[in-house]
Amino acid sequence: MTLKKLDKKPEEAREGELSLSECLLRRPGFLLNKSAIRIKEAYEERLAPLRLAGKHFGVLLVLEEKGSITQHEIGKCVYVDRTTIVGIIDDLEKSGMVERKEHPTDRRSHAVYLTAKGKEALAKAHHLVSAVDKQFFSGLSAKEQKELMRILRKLVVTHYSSTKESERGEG
Amino acid sequence: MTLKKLDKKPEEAREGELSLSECLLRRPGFLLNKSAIRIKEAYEERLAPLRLAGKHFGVLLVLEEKGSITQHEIGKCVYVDRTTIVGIIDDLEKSGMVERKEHPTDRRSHAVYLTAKGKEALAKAHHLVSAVDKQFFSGLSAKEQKELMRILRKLVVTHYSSTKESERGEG
DNA sequence: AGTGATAATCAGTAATACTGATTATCAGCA
DNA sequence: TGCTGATAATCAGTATTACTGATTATCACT
Repeated sequence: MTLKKLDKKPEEAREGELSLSECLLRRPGFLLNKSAIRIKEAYEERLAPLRLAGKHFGVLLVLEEKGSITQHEIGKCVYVDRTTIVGIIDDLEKSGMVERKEHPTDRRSHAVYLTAKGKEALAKAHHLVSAVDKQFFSGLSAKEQKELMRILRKLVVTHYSSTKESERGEG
Repeated sequence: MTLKKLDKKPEEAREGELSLSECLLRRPGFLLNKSAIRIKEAYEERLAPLRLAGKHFGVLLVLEEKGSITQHEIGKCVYVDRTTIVGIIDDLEKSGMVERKEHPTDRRSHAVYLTAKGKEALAKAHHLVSAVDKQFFSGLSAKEQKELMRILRKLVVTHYSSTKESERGEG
């Protein structure tokens, strides 16, 4: 309907209303996509001083949790393609945060370890992402934040637990 | 948590537990990212027969809601870059679902219209995406689905309503 | 008329992750 | 013991996606 478009006056305030259209706010795909993009941007902005992107942080997290594991296992944890993991580990190794070592029982595999530098960066990163989370969810009540996390978790668990490897997306 | 696949021993059952690591399930960025990817995959799989990707559907939706608007306005609605909109409209025009016409009052702008074919496809698409939504959320209770949508919507509104144009992400 | 801003477009670029092939290794079996 | 199929890591090439910056036409204001 509206073809008046964008003039210049106080319309600009109303432009906000035009921007978020009702039809899209009802679409789960739109909401998930846009919130995922926004939080990712926030993470990467804050993690940039540590030379970490979101994908690197995720890998560091699972290494912290599980200790030394193979690249293949990392890929399964973060649901990232085998070939993509290579690049992520390359990045982290270049910046000295992880090391590839010999696997004790399988010479095909690499055992990936967190270095002292990696642990240090991870400690800082934990603080930074916590701050991002807090800010990102600041428009929600504590109860809403909890509910959102609970429901999203349930959603992800159901969609990723019974998955065949071949069906995986990116990371 | 069963990622059984690979080998055969009972170890492999435990490997499933390894897959969805607790540390990631606590991360809002991970949860949002993975659920966004999954639902996008589902949409695109279902919409493929109509020759529509998610980005096309979003544009058709706002055209349906707002009638003929300019490409610039479409971009603001779906939060997609001006140059990216060109390509999306190109696609839709090639497949005959929209038309670029002269703008009645501004010869710089294009007034983008849904064609009959576009409306037809959109009607089908509505059904398909509804089915996807239903399936995607089938692991949640009705109440949880509603809560999730409500909270996500609140989140997106707060993060996108006061946004300067320059800060936009993709689509 | 002149100046700055805007709408659409295009070319080039960068980031991302995938497919398929390759090498080295492992595990099972004859 | 040696063969065969599967697996881990890797690389090259490709596809997708969206961005930056420049360009052209047009508009709005003075």
